[in-house]
Amino acid sequence: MSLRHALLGLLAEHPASGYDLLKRFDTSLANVWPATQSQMYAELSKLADTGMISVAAEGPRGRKEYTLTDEGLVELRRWLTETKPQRNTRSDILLRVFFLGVLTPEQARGYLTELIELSEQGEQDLRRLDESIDWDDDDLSVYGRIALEYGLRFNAMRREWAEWAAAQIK
Amino acid sequence: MSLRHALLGLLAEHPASGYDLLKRFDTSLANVWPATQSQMYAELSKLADTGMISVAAEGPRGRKEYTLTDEGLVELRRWLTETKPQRNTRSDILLRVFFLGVLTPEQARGYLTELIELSEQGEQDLRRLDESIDWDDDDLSVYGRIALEYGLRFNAMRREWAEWAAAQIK
DNA sequence: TTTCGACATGTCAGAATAGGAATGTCGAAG
DNA sequence: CTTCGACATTCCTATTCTGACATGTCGAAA
Repeated sequence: MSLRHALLGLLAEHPASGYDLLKRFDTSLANVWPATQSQMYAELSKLADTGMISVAAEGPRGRKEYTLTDEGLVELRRWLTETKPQRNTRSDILLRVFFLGVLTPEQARGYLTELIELSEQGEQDLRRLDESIDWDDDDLSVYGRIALEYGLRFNAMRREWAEWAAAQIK
Repeated sequence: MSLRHALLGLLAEHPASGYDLLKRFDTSLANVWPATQSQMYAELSKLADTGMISVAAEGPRGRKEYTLTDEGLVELRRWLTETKPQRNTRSDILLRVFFLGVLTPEQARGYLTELIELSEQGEQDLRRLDESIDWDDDDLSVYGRIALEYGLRFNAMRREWAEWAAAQIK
């Protein structure tokens, strides 16, 4: 399970509450690992139970601020380095492409056009995100920028591919 | 749920048994929508219950050959055209990138190097797959080729990105 | 004729995901 | 001082996914 490690990773930067983490997931991490509120709070409880994180302070509205424990940091590093064979990514978008043959050529082209628009939208969103973040020059943010660059290249590649694909349909 | 529709899509080409479909998933579809045997048989039962598919013939070892019903084809077309907002793809590979800051620069570069190798491997596998398939020129296979091209471009893009990213780490 | 690999399906427990409802508190603006 | 939006967590149900385990049959080769 990667949600577990995503939470450890975010807490490695600085302590935060479930609510804080939720917002982080909604913005940057949403693109690589979407998660819901119910899942997060449940996972935080489990991580606290197993000693990976601990409640550092309690705030105003029952707010619990979690910190990464030494044990949690060890586990995070283990996950990062002992990268087991990574699972195939699931893509319903691409899955549909396999079956476009049951549609008319016009409909199929229509779908690919949607993908082009989706990619353009994605590129724009990422550019906006880029501008909205103040990339203070701490070490951690280097990787945030690298991840963002991935997103930009990915969307560009997908757009070009979809344009090419639309042209293939006779 | 997309597994449901993936099965409908495969059956749209020609009737098949669960066992047959399983093999299809292990090869081409594994890259976009991995699924296990237990999931498949369960899903086939459900699809049969709801009338999307039906048992056309029974074979040797309790083999049940399923066919797509008219109702199933309608549902498949609906799924393809009324493409609801597509969910974000999950990528544990990219997720790790966000947290490489907790490692040493050497370790981080090591991870990116793994990604480069993974991408090269992916490109090779796809090229081999390409050669192994006899692309008979029916209409359906056009989209198989288009999907394969996506995979090739995706891996190439990821490799180039990882090379660039490794160079960013000071 | 035995034996073994490929064929073929079914079931089950446990984890992960999705999406929502319920509940309550604090602080600032009016 | 009231009200309302943001803060903050917990609980719930249903579905999906994972990884095993269980069971059995057919056909070909030794």
